[in-house]
Amino acid sequence: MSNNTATRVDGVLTTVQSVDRAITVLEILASAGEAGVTEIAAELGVHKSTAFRLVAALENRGLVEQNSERGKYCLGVGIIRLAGAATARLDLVQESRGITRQLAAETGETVNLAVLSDGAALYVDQVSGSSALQSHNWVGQRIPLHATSNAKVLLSGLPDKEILATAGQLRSFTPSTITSGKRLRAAVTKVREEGYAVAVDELELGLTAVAAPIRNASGDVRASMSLSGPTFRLNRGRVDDVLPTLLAAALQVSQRLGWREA
Amino acid sequence: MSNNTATRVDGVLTTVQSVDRAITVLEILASAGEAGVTEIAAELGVHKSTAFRLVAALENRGLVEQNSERGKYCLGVGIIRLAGAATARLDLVQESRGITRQLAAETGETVNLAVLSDGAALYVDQVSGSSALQSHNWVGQRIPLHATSNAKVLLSGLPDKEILATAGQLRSFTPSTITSGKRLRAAVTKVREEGYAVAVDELELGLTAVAAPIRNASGDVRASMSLSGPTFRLNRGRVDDVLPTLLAAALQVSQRLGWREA
DNA sequence: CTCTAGTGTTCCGTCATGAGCAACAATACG
DNA sequence: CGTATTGTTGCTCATGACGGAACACTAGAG
Repeated sequence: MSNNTATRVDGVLTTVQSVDRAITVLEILASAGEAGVTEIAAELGVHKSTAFRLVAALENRGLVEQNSERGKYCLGVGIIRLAGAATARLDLVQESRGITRQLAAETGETVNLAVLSDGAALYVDQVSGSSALQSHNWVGQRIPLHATSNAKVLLSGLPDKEILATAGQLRSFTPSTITSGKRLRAAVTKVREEGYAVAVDELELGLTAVAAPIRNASGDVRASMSLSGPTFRLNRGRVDDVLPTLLAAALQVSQRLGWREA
Repeated sequence: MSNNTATRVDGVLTTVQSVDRAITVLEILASAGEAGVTEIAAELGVHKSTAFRLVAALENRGLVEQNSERGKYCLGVGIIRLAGAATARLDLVQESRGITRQLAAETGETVNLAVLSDGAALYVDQVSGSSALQSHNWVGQRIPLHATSNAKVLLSGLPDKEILATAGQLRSFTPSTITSGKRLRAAVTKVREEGYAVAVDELELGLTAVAAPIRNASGDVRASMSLSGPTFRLNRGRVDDVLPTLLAAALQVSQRLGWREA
């Protein structure tokens, strides 16, 4: 994160220094929540004044905000505005909204949509179930690629050799988390055969999820749709109950994206 | 949008040219959906190659994506990632999630949270009601400041002289839309007195919404919480029914932000 | 098929522009 | 009250971003 020699090293990296730094500023703020000019400058490895000018440029356009006159900086609402446009553009979210809503209504559980992004599962949409439990909002979050049903589905779309590399470090969250490469591969193979994935207590104790792939016209796995809820309610039998509904919904979205069942 | 002489004109505008241009690129993509290098260059008033380098810099960091090798560009998922962090940061969204969810569950209608941003109401969060109707997602959208209940609430926090300037042009959406400055002022005054706002068929025929202010510790209107649904269901009587619940919820959020009822 | 008119992409020399310095203002702390 | 932090702002120099022009590639027309 410090030495950005990237000017035009090979030909694959054509970048603009200040823009690149500005984006780094945004990412620093995203992960830190808030930061001061000096702190940002240190992280960037540049002079205070340089960092200040970058932040000021971002602030003029509403991408960052200053907590108080002469205070720390944090991400601004301008980002949300852009994100609104970005999700609207993702025909994925657009096309699936109605279907996911209906699925959530029918089952009463929370429905999530995730895509592969930079070695993690990025949650792009969520419709909450009617049950008042489980109110966490996942949208915009990035979850490691081995501990959820969505992750396994997304991995199932990759060629075998890329699976382990993409999943990265198999950190353990609960006793049930998959931590060996061998078991992860086996799980992914199972997903390919059965067409869905289940994860019980793997990311969080008491949290169960089922996921199914969403494919585009060329058959690639573009996203994963999951249904999640507390383990005591979403037990073995209940999972079998809702599975057909979930599969049907995912298939429906796939078809809207041009996928024709093989 | 063309002549950006803004280098350091007065002292209030300290900006970095390339960063500023890069942000403009993002905004162009946000409003156009997708655009090619040539188109972007034209809009920016710079050379093709300059525009290309900017886009490439953004692409390297995932803020924009290229539709296909050698194709048009559109906003990327990186934006969504940042936005996730931004909303998490907005203590507003954080603090209110649980309360908005409960409100949605109790009433069965859709709950929205909007803030004032750059002369428009920016919707920052939404929890859908259980009723399967009305599936539009407003998050990230910017709505004119005169045609919704949220808008009136947000305006009610401004000094009188700024109201008309901030609201801008009073475009008509339906026969019920407020189009005269005088009527808008009257509506805002009414909101101040009653502590809530109602809008029936003003933005869209058949859409009714009620909104209440959320205040911070110093008593400023920081956001507006609304409850919306189809007019036939959310009729006069029903509005009166849910109003106390809405007011209580908004008050609860205000209190979490440090507001002590006067 | 060629020819033209569009794309997006790359290379390079030049000069505007953004970087670093250092001084400044405004806090917080001892 | 001094000292040690912040965030902020002119100033100057060279760095790095700019525009020009040539390239690669696709699509369509003739």
